[in-house]
Amino acid sequence: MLTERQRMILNAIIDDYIRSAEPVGSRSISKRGDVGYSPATIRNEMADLEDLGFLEQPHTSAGRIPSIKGYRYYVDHLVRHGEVNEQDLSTIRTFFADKMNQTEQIIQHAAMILSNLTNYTSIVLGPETFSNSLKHFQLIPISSDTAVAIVVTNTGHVENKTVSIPADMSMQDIEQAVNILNTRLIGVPLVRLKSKLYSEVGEELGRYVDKCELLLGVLDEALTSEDENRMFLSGTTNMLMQPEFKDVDKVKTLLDLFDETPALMRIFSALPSGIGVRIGTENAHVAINNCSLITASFSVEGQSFGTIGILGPTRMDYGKVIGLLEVLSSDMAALLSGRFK
Amino acid sequence: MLTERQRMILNAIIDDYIRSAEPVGSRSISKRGDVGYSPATIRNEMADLEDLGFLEQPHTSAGRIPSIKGYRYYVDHLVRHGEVNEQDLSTIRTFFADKMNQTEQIIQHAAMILSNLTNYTSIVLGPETFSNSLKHFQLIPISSDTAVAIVVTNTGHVENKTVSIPADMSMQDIEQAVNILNTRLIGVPLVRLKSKLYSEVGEELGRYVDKCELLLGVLDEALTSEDENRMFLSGTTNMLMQPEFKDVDKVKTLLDLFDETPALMRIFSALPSGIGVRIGTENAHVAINNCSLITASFSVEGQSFGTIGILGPTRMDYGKVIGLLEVLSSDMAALLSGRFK
DNA sequence: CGTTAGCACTCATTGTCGTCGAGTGCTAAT
DNA sequence: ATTAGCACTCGACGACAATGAGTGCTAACG
Repeated sequence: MLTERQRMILNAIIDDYIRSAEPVGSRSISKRGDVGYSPATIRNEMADLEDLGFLEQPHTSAGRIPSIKGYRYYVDHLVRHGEVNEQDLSTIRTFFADKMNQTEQIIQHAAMILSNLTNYTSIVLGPETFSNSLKHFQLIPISSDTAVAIVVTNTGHVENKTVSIPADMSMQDIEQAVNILNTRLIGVPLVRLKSKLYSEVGEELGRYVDKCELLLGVLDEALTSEDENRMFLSGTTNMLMQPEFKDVDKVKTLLDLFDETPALMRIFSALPSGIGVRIGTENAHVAINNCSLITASFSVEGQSFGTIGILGPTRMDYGKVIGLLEVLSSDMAALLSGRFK
Repeated sequence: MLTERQRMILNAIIDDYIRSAEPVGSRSISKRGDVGYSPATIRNEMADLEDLGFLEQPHTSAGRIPSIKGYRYYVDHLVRHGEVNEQDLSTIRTFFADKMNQTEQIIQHAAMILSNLTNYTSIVLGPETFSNSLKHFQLIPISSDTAVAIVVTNTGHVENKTVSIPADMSMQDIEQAVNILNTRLIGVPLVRLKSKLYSEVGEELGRYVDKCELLLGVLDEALTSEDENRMFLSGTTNMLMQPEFKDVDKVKTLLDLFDETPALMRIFSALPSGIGVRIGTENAHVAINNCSLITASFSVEGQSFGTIGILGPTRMDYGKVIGLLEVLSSDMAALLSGRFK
């Protein structure tokens, strides 16, 4: 579809624009060592590329900037990805050399590393806990009418919730109920817990019906509130250093999005496995229509272990980011898959 | 020190400036119904007030704006505080009508209410847990070499941490150690836990010395990591709507501060009990030298239950904020003191 | 004597205008 | 096919005048 020369010029323009954030003129392309043509020739090609929709002109007599389509072509066919800076690599390696035993800690640190290395905003989504199973369930009385319910999964994740205890429920009742639940439910995947609780364990708890409801609610809560804690952001203020966010209003809509975990979760659902690149308006959410989102979902033997992503301006360094995500996601997969057995 | 008329004019100027965010001229003050003087008279008084240091002039031929000293006088002597909007009050009441049994949930919601009602940034610091005592300690094995340690306090707060178990430690050893710890340490204030662990329980755990170290570390961690979770921010992006934050750089330094819990904790330490107002450069941290911080620390019978604060531009609505904080802090104190028995 | 009308003065803001220069598109020469 | 040359476009920038909000000062007033 494009001639070799057009591809070369498109590549040069986008590279330049990524570095300078300013419209690229024919002269500056011509002056680069790697393109041996005069400005006039470049101009002709640039006009063609604009006709084809790969470039845009902010106004006559300005240089060209890449269009969404241009970025898309660049990402799909031109960018050299997979080359990671030696120094960045060693930063990542030393990070993974630290052994951490808190899953959340790992995720959080990974997010930090990413945002530091890229100067963009990183979003890391940890493993879905409904692939986990119940390891331990406990109810610890705090006062006469409240107790703390604690749910531990096989991956070491702990969820807790304070609940009120009905006045007509005795200590022995509770103890017995918890015992029953533990013996019957340990090892059950969280996702199947609810149905199992109703169908099989229900009748055994026959005479504790109200209790059953209570405990069910607790377990349910542990599952749902879980989503919130799976996601970590880092470098949210890095965006402010990008010239495209000089405008405070744009900043606000973006930062407001960052505070809305559910909206972010929605953006992160329906992503391809492996590396995925969403450029500008390809993104579902309006707040990031002038951003690009690059994600890497990693899974082992079909089981998803999470997603790491970088959000930056459309004018972001795709090559570098994709390379980093590839390295980091495979390392994360290795680390987490070991941990999740 | 100031004549009645000067006080009146100072008050009018600050009120105007708080509303408009623009330098206030003599004419606009004169036109207000409550000041019956001509612009010329006002001008004379304004010049005096400037000489006294209560007002500043951005440049000749501009109106006046309050100085730090002016705000200070306004807060100390002029502002009518304690008057809370009827509608705001009902919002707060309905909020406290909801019964929530998670302390963190209460704190978080209170922060949200505050930022919504004021359009500033709210910071809420929950009760210090070192006034709590140990309720339950447990070690749940997850795999052959890891376990989850769980600490529950008498207030229902749960802290958990995943730890590695030395290979040479048997299941029975662990169980026994946990048993000993539980029987000896329940009810002990967290702050005294460490010393007690060493002095009294240490020899009883004589033959499990290495274990002792491990468990100590866990409890220690639970105490220290605690600080991080006591603080909640809300409405961090509200600042962006203030005209004084049109500049992206200022926004960045402020938002970066918000991400640094320890720095915030330092700002929140050394605050007066009751209502405290820190105006502009009275604040220790440079990032908020053009902000005012109003805080309300609430305690019951000498025991501190936390602090709620509002951070806004120096040009903030002191009267409204102080009123809201008074209401909310007393409500919070009542709610939490009940909960903490 | 306190208050105020009047007036000259200051200075940020706004709009206009010409210059500058980076960049383009087109044409003709190579 | 490539490129030198050239006229053209248009945003950025600085100079400049007009505007107007606001001041300080002086003199008149009740």
